[in-house]
Amino acid sequence: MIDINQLKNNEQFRARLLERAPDLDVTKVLELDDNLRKERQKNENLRSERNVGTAKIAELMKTDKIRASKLVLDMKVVGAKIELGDRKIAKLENQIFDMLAKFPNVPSSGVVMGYKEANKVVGSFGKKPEFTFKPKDHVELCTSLGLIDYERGTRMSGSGHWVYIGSGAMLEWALLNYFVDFHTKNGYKFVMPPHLLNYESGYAAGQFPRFMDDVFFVQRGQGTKFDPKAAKFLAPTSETALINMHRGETIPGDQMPIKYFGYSPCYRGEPGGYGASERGTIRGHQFNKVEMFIFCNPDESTMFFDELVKNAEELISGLGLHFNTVALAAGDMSAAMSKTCDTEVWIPSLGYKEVSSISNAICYQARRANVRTKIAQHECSDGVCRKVVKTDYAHTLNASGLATSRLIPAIVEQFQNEDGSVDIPPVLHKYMHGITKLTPQ
RNA sequence: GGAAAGGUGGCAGAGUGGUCGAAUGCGCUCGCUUGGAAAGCGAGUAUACGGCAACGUAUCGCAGGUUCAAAUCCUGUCCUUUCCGCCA
Repeated sequence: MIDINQLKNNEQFRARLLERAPDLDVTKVLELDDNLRKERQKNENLRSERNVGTAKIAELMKTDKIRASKLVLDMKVVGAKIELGDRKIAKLENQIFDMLAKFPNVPSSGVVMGYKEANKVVGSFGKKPEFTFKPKDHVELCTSLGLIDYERGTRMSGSGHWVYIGSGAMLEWALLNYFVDFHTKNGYKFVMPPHLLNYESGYAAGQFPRFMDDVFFVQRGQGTKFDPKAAKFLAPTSETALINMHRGETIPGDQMPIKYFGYSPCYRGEPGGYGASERGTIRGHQFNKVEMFIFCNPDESTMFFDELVKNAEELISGLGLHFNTVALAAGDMSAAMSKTCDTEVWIPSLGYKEVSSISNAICYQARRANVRTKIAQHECSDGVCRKVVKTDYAHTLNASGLATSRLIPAIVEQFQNEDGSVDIPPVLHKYMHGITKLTPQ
């Protein structure tokens, strides 16, 4: 949710927003907002009148019952007016909210306009492997190495599901352990959130109501009428849970930043068929992901964005994989984000595929989730300094760190040998119980 | 899952229709006192929105209702605690 005051008073803000989304009816929202302010003022005055009258009645009750009962009649009329005004206000608020909820975040400075084709590679790491033989694709490799059983996954749960088995499960677990160690060393706090989240959490994360069809709702038992506000849904990413760690809270500024990393399986509807480019584990209904999430003071989010990008890059570099970092154009970022970089790992049979998405939501998510920060400042005038505490919305950032389901394809394809074996990245050895090389079974 | 009790400011805790944005205590801030500290004394101390300000409005878990007037009465709901049941 953007700040309507910014929209109203900050021309640059408005221009930049309209550049990202030219069709927004800004005039209409501001007009509604103007009406709202007027109606509110009107009603506040009426309330004030009633408060005065009510106090008067209390006093008159003791001395002059007749005048008191006359006043009661007057106040009834005022009360009716207030009720009418309240209805008008509620209607305006809803209209404004509905419109504003669809407004995307304002792109940070430096973010280029345009769509996917305007994305720009800003970093390239490692070397693209060159094969002296015909490389196999990840589905073939994972099958021949006995890492993943696609068919049995489909049998159990339908398309978009797979089973990690044996050294495949171990490799998956090793990656997660590697991430956990990395983030812990960097001072991030480990969070294992519930997988089932309530409606309010989905709303605060900015996923509802828009993406309600993309998540899996669950309810207990059968025959109960489905009610999305009462049902729970499976987290599509632990980000959804992490933003809600501090929903509705005001965090003292000196406790910022709060750096979390969460692990959860991610459950997603992913409607539509899977093309050849998304075979295997590239896109599924359930995958594992570790997510970094930062709450910080407004002036720090730019700095932490860079930190998150660096962390994601180090994680992938650590595995020895070749990948690019790409700055997304405004049209390719999700609506809630002000700035996004993707890291795209090289999967020889497919090209570059996103494994991490790093975003700065600035105050957009925090407004929705109502997360604030209290910042103490020293304000000096005439040589006298005073401590002034200001409350402002926090900034939030998130970054995958990382999703495993595209890393395994990248690992098996980039590190494959002619004989069909695959070398395991050295950083994972300590989690692999002595396995350093995967060989066909 | 069943039963009971309860949700009030940073914390504890009073308040059962008007004098309540809310006693009192603790904590915190500033000042006095002191060589310094403690104690003592005095003043202050919730948040949001609107307004240059004076000030106004709203908020006692949440949502409705009754009333001229609700922390207080009524209904629903969520959460917490305790007891019982069931259980990985």
